Order: sequence, then structure tokens, then C-alpha cells
Amino acid sequence: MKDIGEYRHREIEERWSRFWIEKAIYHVEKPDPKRKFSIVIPPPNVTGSLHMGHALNATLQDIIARWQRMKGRQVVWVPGFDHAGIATQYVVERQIQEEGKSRLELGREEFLKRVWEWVPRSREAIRTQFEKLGVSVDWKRERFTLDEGFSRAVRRAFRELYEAGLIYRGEYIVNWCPRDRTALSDLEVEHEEEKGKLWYIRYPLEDGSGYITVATTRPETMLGDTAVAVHPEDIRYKHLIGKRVRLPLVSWKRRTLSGEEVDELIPIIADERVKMEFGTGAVKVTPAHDPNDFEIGKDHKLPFVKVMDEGARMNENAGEFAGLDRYEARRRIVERLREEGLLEKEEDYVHSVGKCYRCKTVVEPMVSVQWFVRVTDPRIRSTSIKVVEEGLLEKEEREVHLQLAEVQGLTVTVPVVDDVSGHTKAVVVLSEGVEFLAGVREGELAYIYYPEGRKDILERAKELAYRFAEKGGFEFLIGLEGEFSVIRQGLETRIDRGKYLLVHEGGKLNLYDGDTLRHIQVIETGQARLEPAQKSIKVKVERKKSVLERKRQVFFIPEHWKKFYLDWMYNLKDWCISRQIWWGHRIPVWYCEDCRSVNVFTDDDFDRPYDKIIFNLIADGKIGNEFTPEEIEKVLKSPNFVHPEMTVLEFYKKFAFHKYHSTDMDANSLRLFFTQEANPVAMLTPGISTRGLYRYDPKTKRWRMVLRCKRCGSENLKQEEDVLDTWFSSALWPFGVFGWPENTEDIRSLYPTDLLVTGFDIIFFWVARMIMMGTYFMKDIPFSDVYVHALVRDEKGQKMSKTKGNVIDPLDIIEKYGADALRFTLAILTVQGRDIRLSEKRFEGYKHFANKIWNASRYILMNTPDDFLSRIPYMAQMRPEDRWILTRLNETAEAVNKALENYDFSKAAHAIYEFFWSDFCDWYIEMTKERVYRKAPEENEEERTRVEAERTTALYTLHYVLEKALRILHPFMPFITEEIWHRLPSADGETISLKEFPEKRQDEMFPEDAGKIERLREIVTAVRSLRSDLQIEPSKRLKAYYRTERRETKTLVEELKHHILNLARLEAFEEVSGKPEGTVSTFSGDLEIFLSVEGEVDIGRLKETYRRRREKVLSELERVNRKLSNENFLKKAPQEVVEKERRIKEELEEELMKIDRVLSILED
RNA sequence: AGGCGGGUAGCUCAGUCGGGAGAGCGCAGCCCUUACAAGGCUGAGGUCACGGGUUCGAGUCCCGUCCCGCCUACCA
Repeated sequence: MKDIGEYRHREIEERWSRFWIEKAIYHVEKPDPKRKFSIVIPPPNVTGSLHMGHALNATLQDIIARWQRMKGRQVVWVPGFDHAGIATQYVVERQIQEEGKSRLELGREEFLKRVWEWVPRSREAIRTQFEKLGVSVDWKRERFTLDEGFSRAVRRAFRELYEAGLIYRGEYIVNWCPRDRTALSDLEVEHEEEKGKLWYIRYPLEDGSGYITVATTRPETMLGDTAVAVHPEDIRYKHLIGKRVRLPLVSWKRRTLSGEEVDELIPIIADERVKMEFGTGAVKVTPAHDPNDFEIGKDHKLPFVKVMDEGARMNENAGEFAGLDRYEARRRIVERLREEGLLEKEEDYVHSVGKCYRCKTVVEPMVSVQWFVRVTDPRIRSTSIKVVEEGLLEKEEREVHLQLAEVQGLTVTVPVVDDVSGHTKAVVVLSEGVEFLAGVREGELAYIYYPEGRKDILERAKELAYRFAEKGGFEFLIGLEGEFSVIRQGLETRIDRGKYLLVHEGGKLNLYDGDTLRHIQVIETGQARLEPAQKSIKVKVERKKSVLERKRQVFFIPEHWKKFYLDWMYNLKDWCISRQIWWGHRIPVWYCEDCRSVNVFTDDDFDRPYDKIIFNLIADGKIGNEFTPEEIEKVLKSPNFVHPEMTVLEFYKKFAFHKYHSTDMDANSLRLFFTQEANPVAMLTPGISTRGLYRYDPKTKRWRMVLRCKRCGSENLKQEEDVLDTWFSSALWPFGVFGWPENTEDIRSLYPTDLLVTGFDIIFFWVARMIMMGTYFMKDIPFSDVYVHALVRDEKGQKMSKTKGNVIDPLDIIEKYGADALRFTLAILTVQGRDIRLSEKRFEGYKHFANKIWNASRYILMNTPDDFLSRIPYMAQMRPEDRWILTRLNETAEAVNKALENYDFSKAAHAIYEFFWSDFCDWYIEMTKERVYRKAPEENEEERTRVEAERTTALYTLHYVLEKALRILHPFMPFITEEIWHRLPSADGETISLKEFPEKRQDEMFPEDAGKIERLREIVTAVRSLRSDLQIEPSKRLKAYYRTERRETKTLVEELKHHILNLARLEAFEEVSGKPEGTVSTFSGDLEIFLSVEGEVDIGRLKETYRRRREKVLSELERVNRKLSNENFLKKAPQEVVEKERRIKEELEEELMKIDRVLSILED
């Protein structure tokens, strides 16, 4: 007997999260592709701390991961982080600014050093938070989008796309952030409504015949105007088309990007994109500073005049305004226009303004040269649409051989082995009556055994095999008519004689009715082997062609996100991937200064491991262009960033190349390598060629890796300064983490992944790009299910944000209420298609639930004798309440499994909550107290044995149910369940998280007993309710009587009387034929109950209750009567509905009668 | 402007196939009963946003209106 004290979540959670990591419980070294369940974490970026959205995301994934793992799948959940280019650079830049410096002063190399110093601190913080949440990820597989392997993969991806013509460099209008001094993709711009002004400006006609008025919100861009456009059908302006206007204020020559002079006399052009209704119907055209104008400018071959620099200051084209900030320039320009009488009017105007998602600076549309991925190319877009819209069908034809074995005296033994531990859980012995067995190899029906001469049975076997194959596949099936036995831990269970079909499918051994094919029960879960034996055998082989069809489709859950995704895909624009920042993957392009050609280098240009590694170090900026062997050694021997337990070199071998395992690189071997290569004598040494790849500079005493232009051989190369959009690397995540571009075992067994859980806000940023890159590079979808979860909002429905100050920090919640409570709360609030409104209060309720679990377990453990296990063989028969709780337990297992299959987290959580609290704690535990607390009489041996046997039964059931309930709860509340589970005497194994997830077992369903207990609950509640109305204190034991005309009710009451006495606090409950003196009556269904009361009681309240009940019954009766007196209803409604209504009517009438009787007595 | 989601108890939300309106929290009353006061028992509380339609029957399906939220586009 042990008292486990009170629930202390901090201690428990800390202990187990450490345990899971230290023991690497969730690491799977070599997953079996058939049983794997793979999932990659949406990499949280390294800048943020974990917010509620991350906590929700991680919780939902972990619930599915733990559940799948317990169901026998080998779950590989890969964690990691992304480097968040702009966001990280922004954070570090701010730190530097605080020191009074700028990144430009610091220089690229020094700046990156600072970032690398900062990133691990931030990353550690996030990792710790994940650990606190209890995520069951495989930390040994952790990756980073900027690690050595990913950097290499990114370069390879860039090269492949470039060589396929899917990446191009071009002059294009982009969203430019003048603060971060970089281009942004469309998705990185947030639009916000803002109050501004609309200025109407007069552009005088060249011939002096008047002017044309244009409207603008950004007057400063007028300096870059190269045309005025009107609609071709606009009668107001039709006559002006082709004429020219003089651009006001501009008296200087402006130049285009290529240096040509541009006149201040600009044409009036016609373009259908101009909206006649807007403004004046005439629009100024600034091709270099407006997306629309850019299009118009291109079509009309207008000159492009850029008037601002990278910091949005006016440039030399702005003449007298040059050097001014864009807003200052706007002010002055408006002023000047007003002075010159060219400002017609000024209106207040609300319009939406694009801002940088990171620093909130207003973006400036600007023409610049950028790199783009041609995602609109059918090779990318069409596939990405197809895999979501309808799926890609893949067909593979092959010849299969079906062995038909005619046998005599067939018997079969089927050992079932636990998925995780490998222990044999059960052996099914079929020693007679086996009719046939059919088995599958590599997804094809491979053999059928059948009795000699029984072609009919063979046909039946074939038919069943095809039917099950269609249903979802199976490993083998056995048809039998007879009885058989299942042996578990030396205990044999016989299954009654009958016609059965035993099917091993989806990691379960299922029993079906042989005729109706109704599912009877799961015999056992795990991997089953087939061991047939026979007296004689004759084998024939049947050959046939088989077409293997596989559908590759990505499913969005909830489904409506599919439309969201497709709409975007159909309106896709090319993806700007270059960013003018320093933190990220530098674009692997080297421009030839001599022949101007573009060279893309990757380590594929080299074939020796040394060259490859050195090239990667340079390209990653880990070493400079000039280096010494010692520097290389130092880098390679230093701890790796992602996995500090290994060196950089080891990381290269394990995670980047997946080979060269015996290669070592130190300063000496490098020096030798370089000198051999540089030494002309080496030319004479067979096997070593001098490629002149390395060159020594005796002055600096440093080596250099010489890259040459692939076209002209020039060494005069300059690497592109820009880096890639972070999402470019994130797009490679689902296969990059498994070792792409190498063809690794992990890729073969883990890609495509099974599930992606993410928020809708990054469907375009990330999900779509993963689908694009996944289908392009891997020729397969990156994941089959995408579960899109809600946004976490505050209690008022507003987004949580630091600036609003309404964030709830998951860490605070974990500290106060525990990670289990946090997880359970998030899960139970997760309803598809609805955002989560969160307030701190909500966590409290579910902490109470955790507490409840703890205390129920405490009760059980407190009353469990030390020799409990050895008493089990002597336990008494189970009682109805035992069988009832087993029934409810199995119903709950079924409900939770079903809900989780549909990603219905709320329903799953509700089911287990309801079961544990309302059924198990409130009723079952209370019912067991009678058996658990009963003192066994010392003197009476027989009686003592009986009482103890009864107690053992109660405890056995309590333990049995608790243990299974803990397993059901585990995916939701991993810590508390792990803790309690280890304290159970029956606990066997290292962790509950590798135990089997409960399934409904038909042999534990007892509907009859369940019905009895439900009825008992009603009766008890009726008595309690009466007591409450009479305001009798709960502790007082009262006498009561009952009367019923139904025999079954009487039997039930007599059988369960002890419960009624205990639960309703009665002294006695005797049958009477009429209402005894001094009692107050009530009823429950057909059962009349008389409660004896002493002295004066206040019956006012009771009367009130009954009057209310009477009215309710009356109104319901009215509804039912209305229905039943409607001829159409009787005629058209289904028979069972009509009968149901009739039944309801009878019940209501009976109830009304009873209420009236009670009331009339009360009135006396 | 277009699209999507939502409007059910005081609050937060479930509600399957169209067939007796549910849960949690909160509230009220009674109770420290040997797991738990972070608890037990009992109870009150609803014009299912509004209007129309389909139907024997509508919270559920259809149309319209009004609110709320989000997304996309335009915004000279």
C-alpha cells in the first residue's frame, strides 16, 4: 500500500522529459518502410521564442505521433529549425545598432560571425521549450536549414532548377524594403489601410493648349514618370492620345537604368488597364516605381527612370530633390506644385499601404534585378495542382506468380509479436478445421492453400482475398470452420466453434464471421507470422499480369483549404528568391568578369571528397577564399552547430554525404594533397592528375581554390552577393532532412512523409513550395495529409501579439498548470475550422482534470496490497458494475481511435475526459469503495476469503481500467500518465509510450450489464434529487421504500440494492405495496420511491420542482401529440420514427401521471 | 469588390444521416462522506442572429438580410 501524495506537475514533467531524451526513446535507427509513420516538424524560426501557436502545433503533432507509435507504427518525427533570413538579420542588426554601429560598417564576414553567435542561444531556448512540452521527436535527426547538408542541398536544387531553365535572373518590379535594403516576395508584404491624400496634378500639354490632370498618392514618383495613360475609349481624352505633356518641375535630363537620356516631354498613351471612373481617368505612368505602370511601361516600351536609391532617398534623377528622403521629397514637391499652380486639389484618401512584414517599413515598389523561380512553368505548377486536385496515378505492370497448394490435413500456428519489444504476445493455434489460407507478398496475392480436390474452396478463398485486398490490403487470411485457441502468457482461451475468417491486416489480427464477414474482434495487435503444417502438398503455379496502381495525392484537412491552395496556384506568379541580405544561403552563382557568363558551381563539379568538402566550406562562408590547411582542420574538427556531439567533418559524412566514412582530413593530409596537386612532378605519378585546382601564394602563405569560368576558362569570377529566400531552403525540408540529394536509406524508407501539421498562414509560404519542390525533385508528394490547424487568439478573438500585450506565454502556463494541462486544453479546444479563443482560465479546468487523474490513481494505489499480483488468481467473479466500466472503457477506446483517425482532437479529448471523470471517478470508483473498504472478519475464515476475493476483483478491475485509460490518455497527457503508469504493479516495460494503444475489444463489451448500471444511476439520481429538494443533509442516512409493477425492475433493485444504499445514502430500501406513512414520494421511470422523513420538512421547494417538471412534460407532450395527430407525419415519416414518437408519448404520459400523483400527495 | 468561416445557455464552444436542444466554465443551494474543496451532490439557465422557402418534420438543407472575423484583389 502506497500513498503517492499530491500531484506535483513540475517535478514529474521535468523528470520524464529528461528520461525520454536521455534514453532516446523516440529514435528509430532503421525504420521499416511498411510500418513507418514519418513527419517533419514545421521548423520554427530561430528568432522567435515559442508562442501559443507553436505549442498548439507541436501538441497536435505529438498527439498523433504518440498515438501512431502506440498503434505500432515506427514513428520518425524530425525536429529542426529554419534560419529565418530577414527576421534574424533584423534582430541582430538591432543589437548592433544599440552598440551604435551599422552592419555595413561591420562588414559581411564580421556580421555573420555575430549572427552565428546569437543563433544558438535563441535555438537552445526554443529547443528547451519543445522539450518541456514533451514532444516525442527524434532529436538525433535534428536539422537546420543552414547546416552543412542543407546548404549543399540548396546549391544542388538551385543548380538543377537553373539548368532546367526554371530559375532566371531578370529586371522586375519588386517590393523593396528600404530599411532592410532587400527585395521581398509578395507574401512578405502586409497591407494595411491608412489615411493618406490623393493629389491632383496638372501636366501641361506640350502645345500649350491646356493640361491633363492626373491623381496620385505618391507625388514624389512623378519625377520618374515617362508617360500619361488614358483609356482608349475615354471620350474626354481620346483626342489627346499621341500628344505630349511637359512633366512639371523636371528641368533636368533623367537617365534610364541603362544610361539613356529621358526627356521631360512625355507621351500620352492609351491603355485599357486605365480605369475611366477613377480619379480623373488619366494616370501618370512611373514604370520603375509601380507594379501596374511597370506592366504598361513594358508593353509600350517606355523608358524606366528610377528616382530612388536602396534606402528610398531620391537619387540623381530627382534633380533638385536628390538626396531627400521620399517623404520629405513628397512634401517639397507638393509645395512646389502648389506654388506653380499645378496642384488642382488635394483630397483625403484611405488606401492600403504595403509594409515589410518584419520591420513594418512602407515598401517601395522598385525595379531591380532579381532571381526568380519560374513556378508558373507547367513542370512545377501543373504537377503541384494535380497532386492536390485529383492525385497523380502511377501504374506499374508486372507478372505475378500465384502458388496454388493442394494440401491434406492443414493446421496453422500463428505467433503474434509485439511491434515494439519483439516479444511474442500471443499464439493462435488452429489445429483443426482450417479450410484455406491465402497470403500476400510484396502487395500481391502470392499463395493459397486449400484442401485437395476442393476447387470450390479455392474459388471462395480467391474471392475473399480480392475483396480484402480491395478493402485496404492484408497480409494473410485463414478460413476455418471449427474451434481454435489463443495462448497468451501460458493461458489458453478457446474460441467457440464456428465459421470464421482470420485476417492479418494493418498490424492487427482480426476475427470475422466466416459467412457475413462481420468483424467480431481484434484477436491481437502486432506482427503475425504464418506457420502452416500439412500432411501432403501439391503446388501449381498460376501466372498473371498485375497492374499496381498507386495514387499520389495530398489531402488537406479540413478540406476547404484545398480550394484556398488551388486558387492561389491558379493565380501564381513567379517567385522572387533573391534577398539583398547576408544571413542565408548565398546564391551559388559566379559571374565571369571577362565573358559575362553565369556559372553555377556545386560540389558536383568536383569528384574527390577533399575538393567537395573544401568547396562547400568556401561556399558556406566557413572559410575564406584563401585559406591554410590549419584553418580547414580547425573548422572541420570543431563541434557541429546542430549536433555538437559530433565534429563538422563527421556531420558532413553522416548528414551531408552519407559516405566517405573513413575519410579523415587534417592539416597534414591537406598540405600533402595541395602540394601534390600543385607540384608538376605529380603529373608523372599515375592516378593523380594536376588540375591546378589549388594555388599557393608564397607571399601570404595561403592556398586558394581556383574556380574557372565554364565558358571561357577565366579565373576572374565574382560570386553573387545576394542570398536566397529562406523558404527556398524550407521548401526542401521534407526530403532534405532525410539526406537529399544523396539517395539515402532514410529517403527511400521515410519519404513521402505521412503528415504535416501547420497553420493556414503558411500554406503559400511553405506548404505550396514544399509540394512544388517535392514533386519536382522527388517525383513524389512530400506528404499525404496536411492538417491545417487554427490560429490561437485571445479571449476577445484578437490575434495574440507582443505589441498588443495579449500573449499567453506557453512557458508560464507550463509553470503554473503543467504541460499536460496545456496540451489537454489545446487539444480539447481544437475543433476543425475554428480559431481558438484562449484565456488563462481555461487551463485551470484541465489542470483539475490532471489532478483528478492523480487522485483517482492515488485511491487505487493506496488500497492496493503489496501482494496484489499474487492474489489475482483467487479473485471473485466480476460484478455488473465491473463489466459496465469495461464496456464504457472499450466504447471510449473506440471513440478516441475513431476521432483521432479523423483528426478530431476535441472529440477524442472529450471522450476520454468524460469517461475518466464522469464514469470512472464519479460512479465506478464510488461503487468499488464498498468492496475495497470492507473489513474481512478475522474469525470467519470462509467469509474472510470471500471478502478478500471480492476486494481483489474490484482492485483488479480498477487497475485494469486505470492502466488502459492511462494508455488512452497518454498521447494527450504524456507526463502524468507515464508517472502513474510506472507506479502500477502491473507496469511492464520502459515507458508507457511504447505500449499498445487500446482498441475496442468485443469480448469486453457487456451491453446487458451496462444497461443495468445506467438504470441504477437514474434511480440513485432520483433519490439524491429528492433529498436535495427536501434539503436533507447528504450525510444523513434515511430509510426508503419502493414499489414497482415490473418484475425486472424489482430484480434489478434487489440485485444492486447495496449500491443504492451506498450511493444514495440510505439505511434501507424495502419493497412496499403502497405509500408508507411519513414518507415523501418520487419516482424514476416505473419505480416509485418513498423516502421517510422525520419531523417537519419544507416541501415548498419540492413542489416547485414538480410543477416545473410538469410544465416541461406538458409542452413536450404537446409537441408529440401535434406530430402524432398529423396525418402526413404518420403517412410519410419512416415507421421507426413514428414508433419512437409513440413511445415517447407513452413515456411522457406515464411521467405526467406520476408527477400528478406526487403533486396531489404533496398538496395534502 | 470577391471568396471563406462564424452567429446555439452569462462566457467558450459541441451538435454525426433532417426526427426528444448538449458539454465545460461560470452561477445558485446543500455538504470537509476515510482519492481529490483543484472536491462531491443537486439545480436554474435557450425565440438555435433575422426573414422567407423546401419538408410530415429544420439548429441542421436552399434563398435573402444583418452583424462579426479572416483571406485575396484593387486602390492613379
